[in-house]
Amino acid sequence: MRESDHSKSAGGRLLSPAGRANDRRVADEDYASRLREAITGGQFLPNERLIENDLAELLGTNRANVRTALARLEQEGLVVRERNRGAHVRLISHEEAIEIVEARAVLEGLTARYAALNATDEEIAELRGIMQELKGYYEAGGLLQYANVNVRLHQTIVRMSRHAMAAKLIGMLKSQSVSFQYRSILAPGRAECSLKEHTDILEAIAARDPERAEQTMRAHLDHAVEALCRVIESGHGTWHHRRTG
Amino acid sequence: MRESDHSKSAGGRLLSPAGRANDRRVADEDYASRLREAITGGQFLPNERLIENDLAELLGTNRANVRTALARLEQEGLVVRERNRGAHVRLISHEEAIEIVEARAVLEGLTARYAALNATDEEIAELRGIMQELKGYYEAGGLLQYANVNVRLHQTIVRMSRHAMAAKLIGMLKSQSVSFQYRSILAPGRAECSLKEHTDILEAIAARDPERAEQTMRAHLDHAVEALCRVIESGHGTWHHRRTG
DNA sequence: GTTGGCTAAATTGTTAACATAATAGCCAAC
DNA sequence: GTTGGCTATTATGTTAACAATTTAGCCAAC
Repeated sequence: MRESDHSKSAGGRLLSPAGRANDRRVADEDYASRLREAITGGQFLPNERLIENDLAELLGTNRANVRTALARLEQEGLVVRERNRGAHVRLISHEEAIEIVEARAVLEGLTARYAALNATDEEIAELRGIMQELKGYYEAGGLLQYANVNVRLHQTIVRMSRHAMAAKLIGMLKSQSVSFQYRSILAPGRAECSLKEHTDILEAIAARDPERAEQTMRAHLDHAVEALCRVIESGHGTWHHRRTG
Repeated sequence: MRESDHSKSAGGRLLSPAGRANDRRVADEDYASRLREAITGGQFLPNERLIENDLAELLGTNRANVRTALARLEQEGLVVRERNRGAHVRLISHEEAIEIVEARAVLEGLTARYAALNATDEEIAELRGIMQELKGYYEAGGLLQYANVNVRLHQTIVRMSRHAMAAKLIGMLKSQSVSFQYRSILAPGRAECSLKEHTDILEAIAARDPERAEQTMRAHLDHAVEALCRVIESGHGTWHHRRTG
């Protein structure tokens, strides 16, 4: 018998059933995406078993496609599979969470550099707009919205860099989203610090100064690493090592 | 009819048929590895079509496993798949090659930093040994062996860092091996410069100076980027845009 | 009460067959 | 000689069935 039934509790259908009809991409890429979002979005709990039949029904497809999707997600490190024992959601350890943010630090430093080199005036204006939003939520004390806009800001800079490889690698890290398990932005004083750092980054990019853009971005994420470490030490990591199947 | 028959010309069986019997990992990971090595090793030409049936026979398995293996490799960016049109080996563009080395630069900078922090005395001795080898091949003019030892040196530093995430990301980049398509080490003067830079890196790590280790590693790979750019501009990229299926 | 093995259920692994789409070859018309 | 459409072939997409393995439940023996 199954150890838990959360996949059922996730309910009904998962995201859009198909949408795109005649896309050139293969279908299982789409299935993988939907599964990825379901997992990172918290539809499945860490360590929860992923039964191929259930997933096939949930995604509205067959086991073969689920299988290839799971292979992709295992490649990404989002799920683990063992021979004859199936797949389960991977639990991100504390050490790994730190490493993820560290890797983000250097990669996003690279994108900040290229954003400073490649950004158009319109894009910089867009960035300023997002920055204003961020400031607004900070002053209003809406930390959860702050976190969301924060993500969008970083994504925008990555897009502005036009560095496909860095974008891809960062995307893989994002999928193993740490911010879902650890809410380090909630740490006292972190938001204020974060806001100032973002201002510095924006200024460097607007000034088309690649060197400073990279440095400020790295500094920002290095501080994020430190904040994460404090959260971990204080033991506030969300459901970590609590439910170990 | 098939457009080319190189998969047959690759001949017989591909690497070890199985080897490990009761491994905990799922089998298709192994198939993916063997395919990966075959592609990066040059068994298949860039842009060559990969027919599922042929691969299944070649790997000694069924189409389902080949399919999941291909999904993995597509995830890695080593092959491309289009709906109803199958998979083919991905050709690495000039821009992408540069981006790969740039990403390596920042990620290996990170590993150099942690290598300086975490390396044992034995490992530093090992590094010195590799360095001696490198010097030997340089003085003897064996540039191909130099390139091989060069790879080993970098791998060793990555291992010494104990940074699993950086290692994983770098591994993905390595699989899209640029050095196979472009032999930038053959560029005039590059080897000499490379040798000195490696010495700097080693000294920084041996001195347990993380800051300098990162800087020297980045400088080294930034120079590698420049060398690659020169090779590309001079049009010496190996079989690039020559045979486009 | 715990340990041991045995049986049944559940889940994954593998294979084959069929359906569908793309490609190549061919023939006729201009 | 070239273009256009038709047909046969090839390769992929999908599904189902069966085999092998693990897991859970159960009963008896100590």
